[in-house]
Order: sequence, then C-alpha cells, then structure tokens
Amino acid sequence: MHRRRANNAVDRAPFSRALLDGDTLEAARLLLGARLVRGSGFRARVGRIVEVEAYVGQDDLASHARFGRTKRNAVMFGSAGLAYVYLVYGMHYCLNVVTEEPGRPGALLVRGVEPLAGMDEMRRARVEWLAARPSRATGRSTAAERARLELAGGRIAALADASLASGPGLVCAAFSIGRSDDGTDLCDPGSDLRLETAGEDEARSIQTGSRVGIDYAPEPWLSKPWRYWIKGNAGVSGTSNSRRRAG
DNA sequence: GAACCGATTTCCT
DNA sequence: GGAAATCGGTTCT
Repeated sequence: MHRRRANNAVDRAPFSRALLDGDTLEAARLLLGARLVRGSGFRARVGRIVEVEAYVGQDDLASHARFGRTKRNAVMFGSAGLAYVYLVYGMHYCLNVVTEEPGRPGALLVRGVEPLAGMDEMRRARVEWLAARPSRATGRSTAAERARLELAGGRIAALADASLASGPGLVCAAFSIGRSDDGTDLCDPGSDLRLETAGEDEARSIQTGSRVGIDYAPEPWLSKPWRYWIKGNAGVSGTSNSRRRAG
C-alpha cells in the first residue's frame, strides 16, 4: 500500500530506461513530467521536470559530443539513464539525462523543475551552494562575505516555490547536484538521485523552441526546435518564460 | 602553456 | 540592460 503525502509526493515507479535508450527527441517528450528525486524519507526533495533540451549525436554541433569523446563528456557515450553532470562558466553545474544506445552520444539537459516536496530542503541547498562558492575577494570568510550570504539567504527564503529550480544551474543547486553525481544511474531506485514516473493524469501541453546559449553553433543546429517545456508552468526557466525568446 | 569561450545566474546601474 | 564570477576543454602558439 502507498503512503501518500499531502503534496503529491507519492512513491512512484522508477523511470524506465527503455523510454530513454532510443531517439532523444522522443525521449524528451517522455521525460517531461517525470519526477526528479533526491534522498528519501521526510526530507526527500521531489520535483516535476518541466523543461528539457535535447543534444543529439556527434553531428549535433551544439552538443558537447561534437569534438568526440573527452574525459568530461564520456558519460554521454554510455548507457541511457545515466546522469551527465558538468560545470559551465566555471560555477554552475548542469544535469543531463543520457539517451540513445551506448556508443551514440545523446542527452537531455534538465532546464526546469517544478518543486513538489522538500522545498525547505531545496532552500537550504540553494543557500549552501552559494556559501560553497569561492569568495570573490580573498577566498576567506570575511564579514562582508557573511553579510552578503545572509542577504542572499533572505532572498532565497522569500522566493516562490516555483522559482526554486527554474533554470539548469538552479536545478543543480536546489537538488545538491555536483561532480560526484556524474555517472549516477537515474533509473536505479536505489540511487540517492533518481527519476520516477510521471503522474498518469497530468496535462501535457508541450511547447518547443530553439536551444539556449549555443550561439557558437552553426545552422541548422542553432535553430533546431529541440527545447521542450510544459506550457505556462512556472517552473520553466526565465529564458523560456520571457517574451524575447518564445518558440 | 596561454588565450579564448562556454548548454548560467546574480548583482549593479 | 550589462557585466562579473570562474574552471575546464579546445585550439592556438
């Protein structure tokens, strides 16, 4: 028998690898709505994936796989359902779900998650992530640094639940995702970080648009409509929700 | 070995 | 609306 929490955080079935080990663009639509889960028990953090971006094969000149296999992107060439976690801009982590059969690099970047449970833990993790960042000035904990952190903590405390993980870097901050999660099997129910199935009754009004932050990529890759999000959901990233780039 | 740039967020003007 | 922060990979010297 299931124990149901008031906030819709039920224990669900693990996300089937079979939904991910084929075409990445199909997998993108299937992954929307799935649960991203960190930990277990009453402190578990649970969110609904509401925005993803597809990176498909080595031919995709926007993908990290475009230069072939490297130490960083090696997981992309592995089995579907693994987590590919990398650092961007020297400070933000990004979570990807590996797709396609082994040997063919594919991944879905998780750009937005709608929090369902464990929001207090997410806020704590957001502050913790800020605190873990190297101090700008001396690298030591100065009074000014502590004051800045306290201010940021207040801002995060005041954030709407829906904004806690509304961006790729924010997803990783809110779910404490970092280098050590690279290669984790997200389809293994025993993993501390994992995927669970979507609710059956969920409305799936999916919208698409071009991918974000890939200005270096030539056409036709630059304009491929390979960003998918659930229309109108507050958990999608600012770039997708803003009016300047709606696909 | 150095220069350049990125699948981003935050803070300041 | 714009720039800073910061590190790892690629591509030059």
